[in-house]
Amino acid sequence: MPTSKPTSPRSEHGGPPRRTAAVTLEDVARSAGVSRASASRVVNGKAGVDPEIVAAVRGAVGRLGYAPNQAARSLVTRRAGTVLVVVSGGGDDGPDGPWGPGQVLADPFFGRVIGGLMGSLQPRDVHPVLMVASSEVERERVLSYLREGRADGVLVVSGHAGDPLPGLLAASGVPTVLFSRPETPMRLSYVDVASEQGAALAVDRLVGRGCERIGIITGPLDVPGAEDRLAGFREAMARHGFGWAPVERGAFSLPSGRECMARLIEEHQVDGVFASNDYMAVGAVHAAVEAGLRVPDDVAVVGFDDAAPAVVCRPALTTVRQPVEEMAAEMARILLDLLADRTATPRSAIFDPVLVVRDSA
Amino acid sequence: MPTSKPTSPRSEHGGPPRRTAAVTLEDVARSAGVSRASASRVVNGKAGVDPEIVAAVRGAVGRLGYAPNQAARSLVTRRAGTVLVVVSGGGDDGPDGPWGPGQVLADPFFGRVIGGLMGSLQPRDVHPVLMVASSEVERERVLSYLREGRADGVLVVSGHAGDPLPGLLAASGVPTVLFSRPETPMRLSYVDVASEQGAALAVDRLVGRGCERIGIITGPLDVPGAEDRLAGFREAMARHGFGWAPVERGAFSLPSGRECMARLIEEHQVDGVFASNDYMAVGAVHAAVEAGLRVPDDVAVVGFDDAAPAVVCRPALTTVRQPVEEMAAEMARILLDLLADRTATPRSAIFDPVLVVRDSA
DNA sequence: AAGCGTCCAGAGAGCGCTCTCTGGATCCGT
DNA sequence: ACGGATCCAGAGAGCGCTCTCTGGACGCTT
Repeated sequence: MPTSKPTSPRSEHGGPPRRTAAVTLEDVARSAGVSRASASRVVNGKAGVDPEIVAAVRGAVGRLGYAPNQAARSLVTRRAGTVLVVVSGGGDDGPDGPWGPGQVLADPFFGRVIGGLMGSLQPRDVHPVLMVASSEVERERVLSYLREGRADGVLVVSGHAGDPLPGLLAASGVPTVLFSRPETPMRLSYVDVASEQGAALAVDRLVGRGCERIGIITGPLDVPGAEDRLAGFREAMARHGFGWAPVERGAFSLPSGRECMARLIEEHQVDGVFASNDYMAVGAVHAAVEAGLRVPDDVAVVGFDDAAPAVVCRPALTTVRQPVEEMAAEMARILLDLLADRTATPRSAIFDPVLVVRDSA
Repeated sequence: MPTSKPTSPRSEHGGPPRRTAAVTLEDVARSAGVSRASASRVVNGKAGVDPEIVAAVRGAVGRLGYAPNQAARSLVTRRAGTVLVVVSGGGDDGPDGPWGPGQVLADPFFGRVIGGLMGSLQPRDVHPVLMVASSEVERERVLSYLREGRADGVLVVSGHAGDPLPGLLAASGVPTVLFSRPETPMRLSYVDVASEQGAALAVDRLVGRGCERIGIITGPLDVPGAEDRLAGFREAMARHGFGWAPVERGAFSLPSGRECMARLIEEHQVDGVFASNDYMAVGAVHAAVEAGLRVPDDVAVVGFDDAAPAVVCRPALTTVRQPVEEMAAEMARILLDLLADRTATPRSAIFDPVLVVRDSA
């Protein structure tokens, strides 16, 4: 009897703290009259175990209410069974800056991503741990977390020009998937929407309904997506015979959309506008109304994202929708594959955007 | 030499998998020329260690790039260093049902809660693991997760009438904090907003600007918050000398708000309305506009929540704001306290709502 | 019938860490 | 100067699990 253990291992210590009489695999094995190894095999659903033993162990598990201790399991399998979901702001622009975590989190977009991730993760019993990384210390926290083996991989959700995180992750060799293509090419998987194609959808709609003076309100051009939308817009315009179009640069916010639109109306008498996201599109609608213009009759507006404001806005926004949930789901699937086969090469997926026609165009 | 170890413990196995030559505490101790116990003491910042040893260990840690293995640590400390954040829908009404996780997650409210939680959690190095629990299996997953020791406590975010989760958690004895009071009183901590008081704020505003025919659009009355808002509304109305007021029951959605408002206008010629959330308030504004009424001149509308639509809506919504971020932050703090002292009794915090005056009332 | 391969249950060695316990050194009081 | 209290570093015992390895039982081939 080497590992001798008191006969009544879970007796009262008299101590007030915890020790809620945790049931261990040892207990299960004893109760089932088999070895710990066999009990482990059954619990983990390994093949090649005598049906009688399986039944005995299953019975003991149920009877005792056994739940395997994840820490002990992780210690030997070297798997945490969790992945990090990092909401990554850019530099240290503070929690409420334009790209700070406060903003990103409050955006319904974030929730849709989470929802999509959960769809793929939860059934596989892998769970997302949330972390925000806008500052240097926070990024360091992410890296530590990973080094401590507390998560098996990373999903980077937001991301903003100049974000050093993707580079750090690529360097560290941790399985990583990004939402949206990294600015500088790197050996990392990602999912993205075909932004150019989305912009083309918007232009086609605008041209299709007879607009002849079409402008664009872009986002900050250091954001890869914004740049792609502008490029797609220009290309589509050229295809329709418009060699030039007025461009106003906004900041992805409602007020900036309004200001840009005011200029577009005054200086270029636009009758159609593509805004690179819905917040700016709503701002554009407001500006049009303030200028005494009817939407969509005098000026049509197409947004991008199909965010919550699109539906709330009056007139409801015609917009380009990115299939965020599906993209997130795929993102998680890619990571899961990467985790299953560490030698796999990065894989990416580009999704087609869809034009959602409502009232503004 | 009992636990003899090969001189070169991390030699190649020839196997292609992992084993990235993880640095262990043992390595640190050896490199610093001290015992593993001392190294541990330094790493964990325990007092009473020779400064010379501290320096030696710190040096070794830096030199080797040591990061403690969380699984091993958890195994003995019985702490996961994570908490579960459960987005709990009600019954099995499907992912896209009115209270399904899809809806809850896409609501910016969710992101604000997460943001608030992170604010308290992240600095203490406790990390939130997200889980959705609308169905029986999902609730079981939550309980398993806890039993497996993968999280130290739970924060329940959404919650809906008849949700069995709070009861299950209370029964299991896991440290738990709810966002919003449980329907049936139970030994659980929670944070909530003073809903009655919020409703009173709305009524006061409406009465203050001269409304004389005031109605309310409530949410589903099995949601505690909705009921409280109705009660607060009635009380405040009575205080202002209105013995009766028309009540329409919505579903917390934009269309339902619109329908309720249409009835309120047609049947009661209201000139002021309090909607129990902003989505319904926006719907109400739409209905008013459709009925040819001006907001706020012909009919004033006050919402509740100060959600994103409130700002986007035209006219911008006057609404009652719950300090979601602070509530969430406090929620996390309460849980942290509970974790630190398991014998502590449940503690709750009620927050004062604030009237945010914009254009609709 | 002997020899060999196959299958499967049990034994036991850790995974990396924390923490109690031991014992040597130092410091105090008398 | 000596006994006792105090302090602190090291030794070692696990925490609960997985997984390799061992060896017995069985079935097949020759």
